Amino acid sequence: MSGVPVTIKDIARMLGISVSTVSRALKDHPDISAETKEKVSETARKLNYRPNALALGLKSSKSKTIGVIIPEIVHFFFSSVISGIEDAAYEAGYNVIVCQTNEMYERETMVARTLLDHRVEGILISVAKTSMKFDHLAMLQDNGIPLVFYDRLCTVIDTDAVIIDDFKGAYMATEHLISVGCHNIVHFAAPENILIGKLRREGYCKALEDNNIPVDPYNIYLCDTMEKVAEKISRILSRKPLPDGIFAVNDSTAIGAIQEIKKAGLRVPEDIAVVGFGNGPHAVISCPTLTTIDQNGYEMGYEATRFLLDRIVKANILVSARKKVFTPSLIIRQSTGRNTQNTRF
Amino acid sequence: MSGVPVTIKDIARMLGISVSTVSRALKDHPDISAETKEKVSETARKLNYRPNALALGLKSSKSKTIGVIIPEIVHFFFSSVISGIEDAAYEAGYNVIVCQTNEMYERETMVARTLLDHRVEGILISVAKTSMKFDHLAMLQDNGIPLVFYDRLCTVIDTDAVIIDDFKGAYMATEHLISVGCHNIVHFAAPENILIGKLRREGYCKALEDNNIPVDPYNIYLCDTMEKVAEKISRILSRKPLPDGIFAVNDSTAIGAIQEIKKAGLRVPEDIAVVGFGNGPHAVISCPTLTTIDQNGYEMGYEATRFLLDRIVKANILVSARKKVFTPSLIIRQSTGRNTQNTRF
DNA sequence: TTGTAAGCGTTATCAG
DNA sequence: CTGATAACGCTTACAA
Repeated sequence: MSGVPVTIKDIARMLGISVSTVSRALKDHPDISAETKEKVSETARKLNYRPNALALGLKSSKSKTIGVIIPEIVHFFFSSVISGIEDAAYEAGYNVIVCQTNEMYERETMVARTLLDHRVEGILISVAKTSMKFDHLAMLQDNGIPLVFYDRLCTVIDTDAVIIDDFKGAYMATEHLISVGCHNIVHFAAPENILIGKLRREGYCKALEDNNIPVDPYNIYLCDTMEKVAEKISRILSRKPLPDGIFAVNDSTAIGAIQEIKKAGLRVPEDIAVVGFGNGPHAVISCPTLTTIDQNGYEMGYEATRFLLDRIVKANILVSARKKVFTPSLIIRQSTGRNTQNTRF
Repeated sequence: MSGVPVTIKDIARMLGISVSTVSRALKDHPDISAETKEKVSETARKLNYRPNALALGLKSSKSKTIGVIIPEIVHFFFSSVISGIEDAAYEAGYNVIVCQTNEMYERETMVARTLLDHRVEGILISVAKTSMKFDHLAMLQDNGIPLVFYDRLCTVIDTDAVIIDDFKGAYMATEHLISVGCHNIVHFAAPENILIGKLRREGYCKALEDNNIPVDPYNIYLCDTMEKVAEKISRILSRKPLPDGIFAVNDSTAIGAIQEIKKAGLRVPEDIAVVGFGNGPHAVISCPTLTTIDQNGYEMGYEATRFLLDRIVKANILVSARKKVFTPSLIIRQSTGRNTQNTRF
């Protein structure tokens, strides 16, 4: 029962006609008689014929496939981006190959090569935190493969990008903390090479300045994973005076901080208010629930794919790099709630 | 600067030699002189030559690609499965095409066809909740594409599967509830067609029976999403007597239940103890933290891929369908903790 | 209306 | 040691 895929040749042989006739019949070419078409499509259906995408791709130099380079699928934000990408791609008849880098530069160069090998027609990428060189991306462009950044871009490659306004999001988050009475606000920052790290820090600083709060460099910690939180939190919580607010570069570190603060016998938000970035599902599970910045993963994936498809059909001849910048929104929850006596929830 | 990928032909032309010589030189064929090899590999490197995977696949009928059919990437369990799959695949030099079904039968048949079109050498699949017919999977087998199930299998297709012992996990979860004093235990069940629904329900029932607690069919609710929890919880919480335990088929519904229980002014675990299934990251964020069954997503993905690769190299001639059954483990946390006065965390 | 043949990029077979 | 040539599955001029 386990055979080998049926080809156009099999159909031709079976019907005693030529492969070109079969090929044309299958794509409803006007030259072919209705009768032949009928016979062909019937046997095709009966044999469960499916066109060989490899052959098609080779012939047309169009693989009808786009590649996605993504740091880590396990994060809600990134997996929702993928959903947006898939939907947009399928709508346009494209397939998607997803490759994870696990935040490793090494792996990123590897998957870039793999995607080139597979002659994907375009690539969506969010760069790994450890990537400082970008020759591998230039190489893709040299090969005529259009590139679009989503969420994390690098400035040395000039192409389309779909991002949110990280600066503004950070500004809003920080200003919100100030508005609920915080003066001594710690920032958990991400590395600067991925730009979001830089922009979110800048947004944080600007909000402080605009409110006449001096920026204290000691209030900025490179702290973008749970592990780093665990590593640094005790130092932070033993500071005098105690910080009264934390703006974290992502939800996980914000929630990690909340848990540690509670463990230390302090209260959120009464002692320390906390804001995250991302608005993943954790935000509503955490206790207190997390005030955070919504990041529109699905929409970003969808729009980035639209950009890419546009470049693909236009053969990448667009000169100007377009940017689509989503406006972040602040989702206020208990972790900054003024009157929130229900930390116990 | 934006060109078209370099082919073996370009190298040949550039060097004034034949394509076959180039081909052989590139794969270090013994017949080729060291000098020629040197020249070829140098220009290849200089031009950034990368073999066309489509041509290779067409020629060899080996796409070096495996397909993954997955219900929804956004769930932690499934995205960790993907990580395991990717690692195992890359180790073996295979690429991965991931397709989501969003739990829709329609989409499942679609992506099955797409993967066949792309001549993937094998497919890993966890069936959608709504799939009741499986002709599309039989069709893949008819085309000689080996199949391996992970987590959710269907019984009408006989092939390898990597699962956890759902029955046992459910049994352990239920027995644990009994051991902390629950007698009136509600079960949130998944639909039965995906087998895990059936097995987890059976494990639940068996644990009750073994402990001389009669199974009350009214204690079993078809409730496997947050939405369904919201829909049914008030009916459950207004029952007299109040259930004193809930065993939910997954973590999300368990946590949804916890939140609703707290909202209703009841305490977890004092009034109602709760156990989930999955041990995703939510489990430690929830308040109280969630007692649950660990599901080994990464390992399942890895092992399933090993099975699949094995079938691929053995040309799928293995007769017997192998099963790898992971033993679940119970992770006890606050949601069933006896002495947990800290529900407020 | 249908068939023949070339070609997409690569490898393998066969000659030289 | 190297070069033609055919073949993988399919499309598409060009012939018939």
